[in-house]
Amino acid sequence: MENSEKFKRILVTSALTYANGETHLGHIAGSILPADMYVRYCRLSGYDVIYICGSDEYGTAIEMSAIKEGISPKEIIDKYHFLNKQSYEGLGMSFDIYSRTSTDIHKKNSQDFFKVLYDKGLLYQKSEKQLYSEKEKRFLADRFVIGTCPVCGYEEARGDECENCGSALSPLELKNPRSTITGDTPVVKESTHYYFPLSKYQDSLDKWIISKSDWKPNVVNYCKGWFKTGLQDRAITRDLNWGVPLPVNNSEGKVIYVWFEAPIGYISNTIELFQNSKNPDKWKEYWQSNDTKLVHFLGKDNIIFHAIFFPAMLMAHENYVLAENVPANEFMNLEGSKQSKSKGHAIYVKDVLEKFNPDTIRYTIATNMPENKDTDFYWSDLQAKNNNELGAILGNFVNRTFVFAQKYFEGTVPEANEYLEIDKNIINSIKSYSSSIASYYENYKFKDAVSETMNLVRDANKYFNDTEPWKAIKDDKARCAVIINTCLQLCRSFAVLFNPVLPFSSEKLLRMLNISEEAITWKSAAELKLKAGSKLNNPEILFRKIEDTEIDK
RNA sequence: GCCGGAGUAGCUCAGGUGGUUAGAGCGUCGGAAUCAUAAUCCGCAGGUCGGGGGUUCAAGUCCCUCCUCCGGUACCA
Repeated sequence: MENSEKFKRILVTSALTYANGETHLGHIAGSILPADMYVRYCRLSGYDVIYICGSDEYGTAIEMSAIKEGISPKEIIDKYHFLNKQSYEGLGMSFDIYSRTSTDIHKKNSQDFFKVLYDKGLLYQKSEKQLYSEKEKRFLADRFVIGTCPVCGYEEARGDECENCGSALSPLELKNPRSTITGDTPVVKESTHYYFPLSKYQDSLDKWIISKSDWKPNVVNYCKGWFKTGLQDRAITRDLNWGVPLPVNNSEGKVIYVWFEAPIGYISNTIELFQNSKNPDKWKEYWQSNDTKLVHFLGKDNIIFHAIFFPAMLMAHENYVLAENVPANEFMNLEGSKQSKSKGHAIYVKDVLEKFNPDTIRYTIATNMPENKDTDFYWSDLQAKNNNELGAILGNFVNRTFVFAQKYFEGTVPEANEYLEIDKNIINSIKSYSSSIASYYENYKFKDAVSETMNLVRDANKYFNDTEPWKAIKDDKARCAVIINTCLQLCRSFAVLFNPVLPFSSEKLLRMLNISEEAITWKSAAELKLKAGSKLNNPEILFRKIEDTEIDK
């Protein structure tokens, strides 16, 4: 489905990053890089697109991290918000805004959202028994209680499940329950919460998802599994200090459940994006028009929230557009096992940026993106892709072309006066490649998009070999001029077509070609825009070789 | 346990509704070329598609079963 036919504008989100740790390559592969590539492609294609992301900063887990580290939740989120923002910028992620859920705008916006459902009478209150620590004066979330498993007798069973026998548990079933934070014994106490009637929306959600024939099967099947079990109403408040306070009376010590409030953060951040612009209401065009194409990028662990829970919230509110697609990725593991912040088994963006070119990182992830199944990141893979593909195929083509232009044509674009069949063929293939690559981007096939782009460079190298400009320069300089002109035009096309995945190299290439970044569009990738006689800048190495010693961890 | 996903060349991965000799990239090996970051181009080799059973003229693809890995399982996000 082409964007331009049905939609006037595109609204892209990447899953908000939970601000209790450093962002790692798993996040990049799952929800950030595909969105950034998609957005960059859309901008080049002239679509009206904005890209929203940010930090998710409330909830039990952050409060617990704060307790464990002996600092305030605010200190935790400040540390990781800015660190992660910086990491993303270092990797060239082109958010229109990367904000956070601890802003006043978000507080008001999520309270307003809650209030709308509340005023409609959709929410109801229910009282339930929970474990409460009198020592800490707090209710304990299931996973912060351990005790003896009633099924197998394992003494370290968690409140939500027993790791020993796999039984799903409720904390009230545990024998000898104790808090994982202080070790004291909690007591049973009643607490009243607001519930969102998710069960009422099952039919609408079911119809909605079945109508999405172009969604990935993993996402659709996952939702169908939930429907089969039957959706249950969900508590959307928590007894917690760290969160957005309930906007209703008599609710001290209660906050909005983070998974109710976090996706509203996409809306809040959009409001923030436009608040100081000429048209502060512009966010409404994106969120409240049916001709907006809303696309959520995320990892598979988030499907439930973006394909079921958040859409149901939006349906209940009635004023918002629903997602047009939820292209969820699987996970990118690290050398065979899962990346995890808590276990420290992860490649943090900050660390890898200190050593390697951001485009090398983007390319390595993009060419092995977990679109259909979990994939693995290997350091040896990063080295191989940098040296054998980026350096050898792309970098080398650009370099050998520029060296000719420098050496034999005074650093200018030589004239192309008469094309042979072989020249016309490669020029035509730019056209067909740029349209096939576009189609891959339109359909969220990022691995295919990138490998197809590299195939054009392979063809370009073949063209260079077959036309043998090193011979032409000796006996037919005009012929050599045609070849080098064509190769430079190809370089310009690469700057456009690789922009979504290799933005830094694209920029470098444009600088070498002496053209400005604003001047490029996807359509122009297939046009011969370089004028004969125009001056080139000195060539730079696009990808330096990575030595074996650099990847021995 | 239950729901969902995955298991395909040495490595990393593609393979709508079952259909001719199962694909790509990288790696290996052989050749061509020598402009270029020794970088390119061409070619060969390499797979009983996790195990077993079944349906069918025909199964990587559909059904059953088993094994392994991953996500979720509703108060972690």
